[in-house]
Amino acid sequence: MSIYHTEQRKILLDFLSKNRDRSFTIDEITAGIGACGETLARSTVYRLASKLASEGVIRRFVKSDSRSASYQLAACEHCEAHLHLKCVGCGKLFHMDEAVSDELISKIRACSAFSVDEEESVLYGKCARCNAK
Amino acid sequence: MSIYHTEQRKILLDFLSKNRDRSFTIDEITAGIGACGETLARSTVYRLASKLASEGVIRRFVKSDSRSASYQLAACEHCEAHLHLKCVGCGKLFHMDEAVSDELISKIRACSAFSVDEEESVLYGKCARCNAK
DNA sequence: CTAGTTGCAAAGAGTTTGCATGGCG
DNA sequence: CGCCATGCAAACTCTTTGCAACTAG
Repeated sequence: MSIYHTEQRKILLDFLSKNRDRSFTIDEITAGIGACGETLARSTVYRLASKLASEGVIRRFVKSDSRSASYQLAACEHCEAHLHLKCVGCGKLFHMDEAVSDELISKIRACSAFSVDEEESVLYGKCARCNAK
Repeated sequence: MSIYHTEQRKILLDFLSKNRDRSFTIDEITAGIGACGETLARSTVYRLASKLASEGVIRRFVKSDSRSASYQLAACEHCEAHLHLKCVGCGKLFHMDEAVSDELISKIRACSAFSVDEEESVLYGKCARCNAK
């Protein structure tokens, strides 16, 4: 299963790169790309998104109150090694400091005998900017 | 929007009470109730589940790799005041100690200027028993 | 040339809703 | 009795898939 560098893949990655701190549903991606003058079939977006997600290039989110998934560029190299904070106000994803993240996870392991999967877990809440409003 | 104590509501709550440490999809609930000799229409289960969830009686989960939601009795009184740990092995939900939970959240607020919503956030990972396997 | 990708339309899974009927308070 | 709940089937939304044409390597 090698990686094909098609025009469509490039268009999708370009789009996500322009807003790397936000996540988009499939519809938002399709519409956003359309607004830029390009066109991708919805099914292509679905297929590219799941492929890119399994390659680790992008990340998949499902809000607990929504039915549709949303996708976002996996912004940094060590994302599998720290927890993430997602703001329900502005939608931005924040990367927790790796040392702090490790400390929290050790604490949980010690207190609750539970080993947290950093890659699977996302904490929801509000960022400083959205809290100020 | 008052609460009607119907037979169906009772059947559903009875079923979830029998396995209060696990979560069930709508299909699992329907099948499980069927196996007990009772019958609930699928649409009734959907309607009851969202109603009970908005009442705070049960809790709704969506695994990031699944399309269907699952539901579980909100087991304790102070669930909105501490974080939860969900084991991806056995599916059980663990309640973090309230003091520890508060400590973690304070730490995150201090380090990242981010206020975590305890009700929205669930950490995924493995419990002690599943880790031992 | 071959294996993987695209677009379209159709199929599938999960969920919601309209409506007539029935039950709770 | 009035309001809400139930069951059924149909509608809806999100996602996946089959297929023929096409493209990257």
